[in-house]
Amino acid sequence: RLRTWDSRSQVHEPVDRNFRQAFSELDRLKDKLAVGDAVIEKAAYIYRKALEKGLVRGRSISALIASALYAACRDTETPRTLKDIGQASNIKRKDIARCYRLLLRELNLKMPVVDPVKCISRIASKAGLSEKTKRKATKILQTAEENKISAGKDPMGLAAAALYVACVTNGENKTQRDVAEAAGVTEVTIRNRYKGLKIALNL
Amino acid sequence: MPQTKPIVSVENVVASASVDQKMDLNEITKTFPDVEYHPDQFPGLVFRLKTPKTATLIFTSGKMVCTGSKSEEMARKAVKTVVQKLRKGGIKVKKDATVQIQNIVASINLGGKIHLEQAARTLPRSMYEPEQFPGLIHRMLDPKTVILLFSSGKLVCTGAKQEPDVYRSVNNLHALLEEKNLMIYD
DNA sequence: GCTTTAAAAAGTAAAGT
DNA sequence: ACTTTACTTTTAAAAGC
Repeated sequence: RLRTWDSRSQVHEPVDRNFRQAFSELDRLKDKLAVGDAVIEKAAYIYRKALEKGLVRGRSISALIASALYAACRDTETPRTLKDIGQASNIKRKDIARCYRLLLRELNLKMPVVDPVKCISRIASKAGLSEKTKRKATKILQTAEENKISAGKDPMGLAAAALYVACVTNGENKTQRDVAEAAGVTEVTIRNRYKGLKIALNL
Repeated sequence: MPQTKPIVSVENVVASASVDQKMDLNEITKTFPDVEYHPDQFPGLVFRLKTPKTATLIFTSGKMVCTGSKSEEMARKAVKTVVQKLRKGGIKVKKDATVQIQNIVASINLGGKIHLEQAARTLPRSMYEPEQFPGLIHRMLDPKTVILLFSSGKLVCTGAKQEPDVYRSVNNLHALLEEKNLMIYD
């Protein structure tokens, strides 16, 4: 898979040494975050662009790799949060967010706005929810989504609330705490999003 | 023509100043017991005024930074008041301070909701990351300011060096939002 | 890059009642 | 559950690490 980049490593330049470190780090993160090869290759591509622009000078290479991976997730609409990347890479969320903004500005990257619907599967599998509930939650988000209740809200909080509502309607016994934990948000957030969802859906 | 008239209110003004002489911060600390000065933590001394409610940082170089004012004039007045208090406290200050406005922060209400998602796609130099912050961050080139846009139709404009720039920024953005049909009026 | 100051916007979080 | 406090973002200057 990373053949394209590995072939360049045959030439022993400092840049290639840097690439090797980046690739091994990305491979390690790939397993921890369970993302596909396409995401890793995109992250490697973004990282290479950052190297070419000289964005690594005086900066943490690890933080740049982690943020390149976050950018790749965003670009491919792979639902991974800054928190996820932070835990997998042992780099503070704030540092990854700062590097990510740097990548957006310096490389002129345009990312799609996170779609809460794309977050449903990940939360559902972590919480062990049924396919039926996932489908219901998707419908809920599409209906409410998004006339406007989603603007400014954390996509994971919206998806978690939709899944919780779907559980209740489908009689799947899952607590707010279960869903909140799987989504990485608090129960309070689920309750708050639930209020808006209830109004938007006339529940 | 904008459909509504934005309500603008200046919330904070940051000004730099200088009395062009070295200052003994330890001496100020002795005569003004409620100032904060922790040189190991930060080189500036914090001198707070109750009226206007401001905080002025004083450095050994005689340079200062005044924050918290609600207007350009209030910031200049605050600096004068600080120098006046220092003199009354026995600290020798030969010249009056020269003041420069460095930043003006204002909150604005456009009077209609903003379609943030669409704005994120159509506004240049903007970033919208709801996972990190609920507002869309837009960098305006002229005037050079940064505006935070919220779906409620409220804004925060920062980076302006004079009040007219705040109004110009808001009017530019408001016209742009209407032009691109990103405003939702009741 | 960090440290300190102030302020608004709206969302999220944590702690205490 | 509710309230309070606090942190996220943006901006600018100051002196020094």
